Amino acid sequence: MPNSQPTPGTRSARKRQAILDAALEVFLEHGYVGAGMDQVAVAAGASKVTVYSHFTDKERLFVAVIEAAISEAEAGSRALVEEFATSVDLDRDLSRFARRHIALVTQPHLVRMRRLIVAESARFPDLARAWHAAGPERGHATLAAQIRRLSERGLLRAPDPLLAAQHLNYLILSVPLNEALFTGRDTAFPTRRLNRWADEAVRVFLAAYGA
Amino acid sequence: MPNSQPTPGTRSARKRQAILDAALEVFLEHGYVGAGMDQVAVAAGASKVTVYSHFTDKERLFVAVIEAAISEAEAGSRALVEEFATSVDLDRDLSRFARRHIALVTQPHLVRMRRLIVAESARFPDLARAWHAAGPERGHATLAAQIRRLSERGLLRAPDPLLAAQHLNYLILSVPLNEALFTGRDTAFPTRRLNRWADEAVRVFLAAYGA
Amino acid sequence: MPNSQPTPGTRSARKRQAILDAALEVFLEHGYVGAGMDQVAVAAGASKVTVYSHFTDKERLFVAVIEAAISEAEAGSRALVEEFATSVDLDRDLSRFARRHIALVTQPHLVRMRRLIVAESARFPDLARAWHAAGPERGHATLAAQIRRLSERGLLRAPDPLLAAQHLNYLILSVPLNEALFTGRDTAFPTRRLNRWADEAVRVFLAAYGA
Amino acid sequence: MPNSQPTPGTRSARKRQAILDAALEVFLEHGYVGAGMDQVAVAAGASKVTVYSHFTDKERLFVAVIEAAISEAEAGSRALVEEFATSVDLDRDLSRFARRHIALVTQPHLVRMRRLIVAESARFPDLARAWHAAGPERGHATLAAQIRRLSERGLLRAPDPLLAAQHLNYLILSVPLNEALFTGRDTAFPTRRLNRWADEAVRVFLAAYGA
DNA sequence: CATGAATGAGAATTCATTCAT
DNA sequence: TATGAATGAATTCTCATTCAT
Repeated sequence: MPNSQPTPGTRSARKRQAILDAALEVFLEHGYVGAGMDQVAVAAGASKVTVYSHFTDKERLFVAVIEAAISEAEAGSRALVEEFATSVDLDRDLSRFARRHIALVTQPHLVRMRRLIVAESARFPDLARAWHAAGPERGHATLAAQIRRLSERGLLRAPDPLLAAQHLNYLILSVPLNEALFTGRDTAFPTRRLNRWADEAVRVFLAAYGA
Repeated sequence: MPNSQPTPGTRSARKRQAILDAALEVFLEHGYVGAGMDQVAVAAGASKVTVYSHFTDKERLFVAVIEAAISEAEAGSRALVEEFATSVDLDRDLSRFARRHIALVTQPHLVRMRRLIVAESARFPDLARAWHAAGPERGHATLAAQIRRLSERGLLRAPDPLLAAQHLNYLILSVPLNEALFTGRDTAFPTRRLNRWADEAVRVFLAAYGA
Repeated sequence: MPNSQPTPGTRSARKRQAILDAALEVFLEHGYVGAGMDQVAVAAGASKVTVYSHFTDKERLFVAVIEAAISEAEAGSRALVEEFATSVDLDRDLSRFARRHIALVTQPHLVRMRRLIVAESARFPDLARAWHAAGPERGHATLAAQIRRLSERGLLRAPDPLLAAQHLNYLILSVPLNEALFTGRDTAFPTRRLNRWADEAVRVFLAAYGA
Repeated sequence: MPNSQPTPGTRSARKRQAILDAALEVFLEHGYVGAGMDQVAVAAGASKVTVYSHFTDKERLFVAVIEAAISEAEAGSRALVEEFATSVDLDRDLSRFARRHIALVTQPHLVRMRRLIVAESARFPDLARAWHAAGPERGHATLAAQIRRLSERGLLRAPDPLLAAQHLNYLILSVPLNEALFTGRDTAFPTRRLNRWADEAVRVFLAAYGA
């Protein structure tokens, strides 16, 4: 829970959160090995001792940071898809979804997180798996459920709803996401380009899976 | 085996290559910061002095390693696509391409390289961009050229061949690649699963872009 | 339970004593350098501030702890010997003394204290000397006084009563004490073994010093 | 470079020995926790890296140091006792032995080692036990064997030769050793006092165990 | 008096890089 | 060119001690 306002809990809880925020930023910027506990402490306006008394370890600090991110990923993966199962204008609703989805996921902040997770997936395989499960996999499952219902309503023809969901998801995201991942790009894409990608993805998807 | 500056057969050139190979392995295993020059030297059966006399710097060594990988990526991105421009049985030829493509790109070795590039894309943005340009982008361009020719021959309907190429590429690769990237998985996928992904990708692609 | 400066019943005095007890335990367990003021505070159920307000310093805390131990040593060295100056059955009384003495001194708690004193005798030479003076030396002196009186009564022949006292003391203690000191042993010796050592020591002593 | 002679082995072996010597000194002076790897390196005229490349760890360095001391202790415990089994003038030979023994064992250098072992016997119980086994226990065993032979020749009456050996040993050593241990004394005792202790010990021993 | 936190320093350990042999 | 070693700095983590609340 990222906080701005003055007193979101006990003093200790506030420090803890400040440290988590700072650590996230430092880890995103320098990676696990490159990040220094000193930098984290300074960025948090805390002392190293306080950092250690809250998180014991660099490793545990990292885990805590990523686990917070996983919670967010989970929340995010749930929210966006809840809507078009009962759609009447599927074309329009899918497009709306795709545009929102791509805008959300390509946010610089999330791209950097993705980079970090990939970068450390060898050192922290469990974390990477957990993130993947809470984010993409969970998103695919939710999306697949919608697709199945639409299939049952005769609006789509998707014998393998999970694969269809993955196709849709990656049709929407792959181009900008890969570019961003490898480019080190840290600014958002212009909305026009994002919308174009979203719309074309929906077009392809419906051509293949439309009833 | 790509060779750089010195002549291939020289003792020196062979050492140089041995160092590059060893360094690649060490960097893949531990990342840039985690890799030690000592490990590299030992793995290469060389002395640190030799390593330094060949590459001056850890940074320059890394650059050399990745540049070699870029050459390979370039070669790879060229090779596979040269074939179906003149296809008569497009369905079959596309499937064959897709199966070979997915098998190639999901090789553990290449997945690890991708992880490494992503991991260091903040530290070496130029390298990451270069790799992306030589690999994916170049592949997309080559593929787009084929698609344009097929469009001209009336076998496909792709007004934006580059986007079509990207769609095809990511339809084929995204699912296994993302899974491998985030899972830290280091074994190859079973061929059956790969073929299924390839075939379904081609199906979707043709549904959307077939004439 | 020996008390120092403040009056016995005060809340403050009780805290002070709790801190001393806790500190003793922690110092015995980890040595001077290895002991942390945090551990002491926690073990005493006090806050660090309280610890510091009572003892100013880690060093002064240690001194206070050891000085308490010195008092105990002093008390101990006095108590046991008061008895056989007027003995009629010297053999029996010496044996009784020896058995009690060895059982007392080889208590794990005292062995650990001895180890601690030895360990820190370089850092706190005065303390070590003081402990030695209050314990062994004082014990020897007391014992020597008894022996002199017994010599005067014709029951012993000890021209150098102090040396005789030392001989007796170390004949009794040396074997188990050295073993315990070097073995890190932290359990008591079985009574049977202790008694055997005691009796044999007395036998040797009387053979050499008996009238 | 604390080496006097020019080339006692390979360069590496010489450094290793220099580090061992320096470490022994530093550990004796400050104890395990109090000793710094920096000090060791400086005292050895080596760099920290070299120290670490030879011994990996502070712990392992300590073990190596003490194990060297154990070897010496072993050698020492063997040498001195080999002589009086075939004695004809037992009184004189025992005295000679006792005087040499006490002079050897009370050397400041060995006293400090004893202090160190005791001090760290909680942290390194195996080492302490090993030292005790190689030194005192081994010495007692050797001595006991001599005593048994003398008993068989009718020169002594010692039904329990091991206990007799321990009695003899500690009669000789206990007084100065305990004093030195607790006093932090670092100079040798005057020979006259040592001889007196030795002779009195032999007197007591023979009174109790003489035939 | 307790709690949480800060300071300032120190210790172990590792690393890139360079030099002598 | 390989080996062993040195330099100098960085990093993680811990500690004694003090301050604010």
